[in-house]
Amino acid sequence: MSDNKAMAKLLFPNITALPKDYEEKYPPRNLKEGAIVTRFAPSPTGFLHFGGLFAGFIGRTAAKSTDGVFYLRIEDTDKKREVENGAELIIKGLNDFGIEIDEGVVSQTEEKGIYGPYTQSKRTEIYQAFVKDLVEKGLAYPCFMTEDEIAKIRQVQEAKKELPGIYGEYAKYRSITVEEAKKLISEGREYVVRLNSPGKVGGRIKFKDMIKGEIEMDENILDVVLLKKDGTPTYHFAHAVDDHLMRTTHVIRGDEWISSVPIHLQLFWVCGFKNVKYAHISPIMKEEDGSKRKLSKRKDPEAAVSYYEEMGYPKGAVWEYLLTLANSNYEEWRACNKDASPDDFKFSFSKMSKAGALFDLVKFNDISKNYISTLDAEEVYSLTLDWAKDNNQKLYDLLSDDEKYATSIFAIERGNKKPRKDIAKWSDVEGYISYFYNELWDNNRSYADNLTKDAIKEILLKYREVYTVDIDADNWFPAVKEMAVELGYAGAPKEYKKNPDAYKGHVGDVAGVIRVAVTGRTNTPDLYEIMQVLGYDEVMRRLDEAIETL
RNA sequence: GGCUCGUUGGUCAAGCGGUUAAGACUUCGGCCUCUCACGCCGACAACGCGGGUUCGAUUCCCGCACGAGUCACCA
Repeated sequence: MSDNKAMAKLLFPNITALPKDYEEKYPPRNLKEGAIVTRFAPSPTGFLHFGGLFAGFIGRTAAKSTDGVFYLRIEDTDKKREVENGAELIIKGLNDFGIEIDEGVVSQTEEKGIYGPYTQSKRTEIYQAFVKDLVEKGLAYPCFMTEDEIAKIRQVQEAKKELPGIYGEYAKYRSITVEEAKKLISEGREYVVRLNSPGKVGGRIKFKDMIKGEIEMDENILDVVLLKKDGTPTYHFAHAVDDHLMRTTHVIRGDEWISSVPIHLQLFWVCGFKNVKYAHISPIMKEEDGSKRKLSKRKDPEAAVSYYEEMGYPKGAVWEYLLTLANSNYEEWRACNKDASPDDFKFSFSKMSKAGALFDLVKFNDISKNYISTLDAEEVYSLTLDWAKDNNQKLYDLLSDDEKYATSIFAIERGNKKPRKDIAKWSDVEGYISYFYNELWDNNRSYADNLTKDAIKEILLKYREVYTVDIDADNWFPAVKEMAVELGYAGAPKEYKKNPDAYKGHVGDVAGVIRVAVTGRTNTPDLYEIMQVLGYDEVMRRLDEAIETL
């Protein structure tokens, strides 16, 4: 038995499976040419971050547009940073925004798909089988260095301005013998398994990133850790094994990973895996004090996807925004294809921004308003109701109490060619519709100050006579106009402007008084429609109340 | 500090050797109009700096500056 084989046996006495067994168990996928197999592979360290949502969305979109596969893998190899129900939080975040997975982790206890397990903590034996194989080939070795030793080496390296890390002369245990290893293990010494890096100083590697283009860097010469002392793999090694075995074609991840691509490429090489394609996406930035920085979990409420859920941004609007961030030609496409599904848009990696884009809440609001304006009243009603159920009990009760009434409110000036764009998110709704509900309206009426109380009273009294149960849309405004003229107001603003001294005001002032009396506001959507929704009796009641409280 | 990537109006961005340097958001005018909103029209506003290459550089090359990322038994 060769030394390497003996070492492998010493380190992994219980691992019997061979890499080829796994190769057979997880065969190449049978997909059509060009199909993208990709994944979202978060570490369950807390809530889903907007950047994560973005990455997941890109993955889903890329897979969907090529009839590929999008799966969710949970990278829980670091138990120290893990949050109790981290996986659940991620799954919920994805679900809330309609990002569906084809396979992978679907709940704390369930997975779907035949390339699993999709949770790294359940794959320990697989990683060990591959490491064992590397040890047999002399490409990996146990390293017994303590943290103190490593820290010292680092200090020396820093003093000498050398590349920090374990390599070359610093790789003390690179050629450790089986006997030595056996002895140290029997003494209870802990060890990690490191790669015996075949990299050469001065070597360069090149690769083509789907987003960033050609990138060239130094080859990896570090004996990176493959297996930590507890036997779990490092990110680097797990990435290589998992993405190979799960037959991933494209790795989409944040661009903070670019600098470790040399390690990854080397790992794929020593393991004999076919390379995956990389798409490194730029982080979403936030402006602060005139400078850019990464959107931060701690400082920015909008970094957590739950923020959008709580504020009531519809997921369709979030998709629109994500897509405009992803491919800038999306907006143009959308303008030309108003009714098309976002999935019909041809997504491309190369059109993604190489630099980090600032998250722009103002722009997002605009996109959301546009999106909501395309919804019909029933949709607005049900989406608002869904949101209110968890976030605004009072509104929920009111809306669900009379669906027909609520829907008719949302129907005001909706569905025509130039729909209103008052609502950017469901939390705007209460303010928008408050005067339709006496429970929400404070009965406060503040009139424009260009008319006297008497003039206001005169208008209101007169209007009580003009407004009838059966007056229709075509006759209503002419009637108001006629009444205005009778009371000494100009029938049109232009007339008034030409000769302001001849009138008390114009029809707009008259309508304004009615508007305030009925709604408490100086600005509202179409008054006639509002009164139709409120109903004749309620309008009269409010007029009377307005007169009394003058 | 080493390595890597990036830098077009306030923001997001087209552009890929010759353009009046698109478009969207914001802001500000105007029109429409019973108010508001929508819509329409218009305005403001940009190629980080310095060298090359070229007949000609926003575009290609080299410096510099600035910004970002990374250099763990974290992902």
